[in-house]
Amino acid sequence: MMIEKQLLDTLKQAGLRVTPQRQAICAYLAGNDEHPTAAMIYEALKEDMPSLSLMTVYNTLNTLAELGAIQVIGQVGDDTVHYDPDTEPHVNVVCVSCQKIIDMPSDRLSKIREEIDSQSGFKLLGARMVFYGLCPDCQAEAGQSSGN
Amino acid sequence: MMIEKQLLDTLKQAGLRVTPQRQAICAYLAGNDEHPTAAMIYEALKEDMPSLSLMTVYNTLNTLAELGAIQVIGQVGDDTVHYDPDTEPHVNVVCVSCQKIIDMPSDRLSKIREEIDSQSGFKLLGARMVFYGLCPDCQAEAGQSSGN
DNA sequence: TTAATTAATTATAATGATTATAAATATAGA
DNA sequence: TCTATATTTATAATCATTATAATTAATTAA
Repeated sequence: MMIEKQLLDTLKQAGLRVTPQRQAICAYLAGNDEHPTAAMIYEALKEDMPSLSLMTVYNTLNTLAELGAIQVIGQVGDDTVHYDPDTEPHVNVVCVSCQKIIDMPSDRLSKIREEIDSQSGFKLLGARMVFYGLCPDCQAEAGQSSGN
Repeated sequence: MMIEKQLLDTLKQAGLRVTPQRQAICAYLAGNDEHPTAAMIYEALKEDMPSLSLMTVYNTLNTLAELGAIQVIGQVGDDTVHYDPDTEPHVNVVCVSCQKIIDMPSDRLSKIREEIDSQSGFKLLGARMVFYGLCPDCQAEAGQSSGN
């Protein structure tokens, strides 16, 4: 898994230690496209690593986010922060009903970034582009239950 | 103020009552471009309306957001949700140091929305486009303090 | 206007994600 | 191995937001 190595390298290059916990968390992030929360990661890993603490998951995610190795999507209607291991510019589309998140590429996004970069005076560090809506499944459900 | 009337009309048309509390909150939102949080609105209004409760501010903001009359920006690094009375497609640029938020227009945004709309299968309800970075003031401060 | 109905507001307590703290443990280097 | 430092863990605390139920205000009909 290339991306797992990248995440660990990012930690190493920042002078941080590569612990078994951090390895497990990075491996989970790398092999996963469901935009997990800290709690999801913790639940998934504690089976194989019973001593793991939720605090460590939060710490590692915060560290990786500060280093720019992962993206913070933020809340999507369920009161918890989601993370995205994909740091390439892309759009997240969130279902407001079932909280499913999908990724969509967009070459226009980098253009917008260039615009903002040159016009805002800000030194840009990251971006978050989220669309909200109803996924196909939830549209179907809504249609059924309301008789519409 | 045109936009205040629009907000109140949205409530009316949804069959909701236009109470003094809701009027005050809508007036505050209309005359304000600082992307306030519920707490900010509450603090600002309770001087003139001592009986106002924070719960009412939350309720009203949630209602307006559900009706699509205001935008939810979400957290910007300070653990509280910010709202944006401007529902036209635009980009929010957030300073990760001082939490200042500015608006930037972008005609590319509607294009992206069209792309996502036709390609995702989602029924889109809203969008949130946030860039993170350091505002000019905080860049200057960072430069001074680090001697860089 | 008044009574009746319904919606909105308020006060209070509860929830739950995240963070703070300090002690225990593991890591990297001499 | 020993030492210094970073990390993890367990625990408790914080704080934004929501739930609940009682009070109050707004609307409608008489």
